[in-house]
Amino acid sequence: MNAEKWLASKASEAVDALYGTKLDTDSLQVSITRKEFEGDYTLVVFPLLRISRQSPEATGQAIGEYLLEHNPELGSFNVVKGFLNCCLSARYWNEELSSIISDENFGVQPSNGKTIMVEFSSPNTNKPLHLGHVRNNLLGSSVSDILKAAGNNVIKATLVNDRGVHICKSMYAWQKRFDGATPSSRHQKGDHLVGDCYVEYAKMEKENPAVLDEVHKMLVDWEKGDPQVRALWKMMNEWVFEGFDQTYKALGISFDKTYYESQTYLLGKELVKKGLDMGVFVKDPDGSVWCDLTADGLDRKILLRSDGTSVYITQDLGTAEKRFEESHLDSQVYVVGNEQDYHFQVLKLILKKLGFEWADRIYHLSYGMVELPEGKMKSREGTVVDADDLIEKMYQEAKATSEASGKLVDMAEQEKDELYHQIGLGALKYFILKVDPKKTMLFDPKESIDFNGNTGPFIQYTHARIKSILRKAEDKSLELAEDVQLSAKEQRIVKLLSSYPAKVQEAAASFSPALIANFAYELAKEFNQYYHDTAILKETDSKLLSARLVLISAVAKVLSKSMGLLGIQLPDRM
RNA sequence: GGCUCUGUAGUUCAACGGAUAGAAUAGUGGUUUCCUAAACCAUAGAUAGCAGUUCGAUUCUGCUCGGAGCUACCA
Repeated sequence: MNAEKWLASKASEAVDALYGTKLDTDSLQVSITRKEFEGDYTLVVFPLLRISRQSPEATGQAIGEYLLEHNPELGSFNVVKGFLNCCLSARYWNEELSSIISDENFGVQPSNGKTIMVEFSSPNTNKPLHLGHVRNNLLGSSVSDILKAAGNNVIKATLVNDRGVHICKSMYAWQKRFDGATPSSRHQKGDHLVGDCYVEYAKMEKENPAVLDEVHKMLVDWEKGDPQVRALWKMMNEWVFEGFDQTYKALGISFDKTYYESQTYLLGKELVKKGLDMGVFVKDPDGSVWCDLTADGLDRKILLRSDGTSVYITQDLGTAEKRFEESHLDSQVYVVGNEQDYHFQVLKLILKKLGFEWADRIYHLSYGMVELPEGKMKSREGTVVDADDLIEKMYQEAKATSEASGKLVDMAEQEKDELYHQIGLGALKYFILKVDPKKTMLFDPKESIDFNGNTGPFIQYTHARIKSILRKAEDKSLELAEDVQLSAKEQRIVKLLSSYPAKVQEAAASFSPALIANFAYELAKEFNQYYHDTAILKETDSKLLSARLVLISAVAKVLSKSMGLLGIQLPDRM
């Protein structure tokens, strides 16, 4: 139980004893005391005035006195207007710190037995990944890790959009204008080559719109299983997959399951029959099948074209059913941009109409677009920020900054290289994940991502500083004496550390890595102030020195765990 | 037109209905015989507008004005 809940339950006892009213613990508001006031946790007493029938000050005073008398963990309290600020005892914080340092799985909840599938990334195979995909990938990967830390069994899944008219366009252009070019002949990543084909196709269609007919013919041949078309399709997709794999590897992202649309696009047709039998779908005279959602404030949605072929949502319905059944899912999270909000609204509603009780346990993690100063990224206008370029640029930036500082002259080349990658990627990941997922965010390519202030490298640097101290104190003891007196600042840091598990839960409940990012930043900032004001290694009192070493190693541990949930590694030196 | 999301310092981001709306960056002024200055300290600067609910509203409701997305027998 965290301290806020504990205090709320004690306050509830106090209210019962003083005023004879039993209150639900959750109805009492307890929060961390604001910096400018004295105290650790604050009970808001305004909502209790109706029960106490006294002034805010008198109510706070009465509850405070009761709490102090009955709970040895409490050291003191004060009342400011309607706020009861409670200070926990020095011993309480010592115990808190010692439990943090001894718990290897601090912040990780025991298994809750639930299985959640998180689908993310889900790229098209006709062009390389760009900044928008990067946000999707980082969110999906981080949310998966956060859900895991919150006790869930998580399956990371991706659905590769490997068939359809878009890939045929690239295939067509390659046949006509690329003269047998391959990734190795062009010294180019496969996804970039196929992306170039797609761009070339756009030009071809502009010159002669009739080429679209050829492409459609190609798609029909593909569906028929024409060996030549299939072979070309397979070859070019392989190129793309190889390219994607490199990008995923560079980003540190992996999947437990990969689905291919070419294997799932026919799913869902049986569901259409089922829906017709159940009477939730209707067949129009021309043979097309629809679901009427007008009574729910939405439109009519087509599920089967008049020629009997299925549309996108049809396979989504089938895929959802298959996954819930095969993997025994408790819920499924789709990490998909907010432009598809309507699609998911429709999807859930139709599944519900089909009688699937798990339809409510589908969650669309709808995230905002990444915009450039001039607006949305548009591939046609060449304003997309390529993922590989961006990663490389961040690496170079990290390298330049590190070299300018001259702190790493004795480090082996390979080690340096890895470090630059860690820092560059840390900056990029933090930059994206610190923003609330549902908000549109802005990326200005002209201003490179910063390494100062509220950034990934700032937190990495903080960690490296701690590790540096700990290296110098290798021979010192790391015992925490029971009676050691931590300073107010030190207690403050312990308080922050102890709020980490609740923060993980909160982040899992709201699918928001941003909460973890903000937490890590706050912790790093607190530590840096402490570091600046306190000469840790100069301390002559050995008990105090040990306690400080314990404290800073706890900070390093929690920084590393929290940033780990964002997929960011913290170096020991930088 | 309809539906959905969104509007906080010059800029990029915070703030379960709670105390004097926090940071970062850009600006100004400082800190290095001291454990890493990718740091620290000081200073200045914002809730689009109007009502309502509440002891209390950036947060909830309504309207106005901005911005974005969706509204395919595309995926």
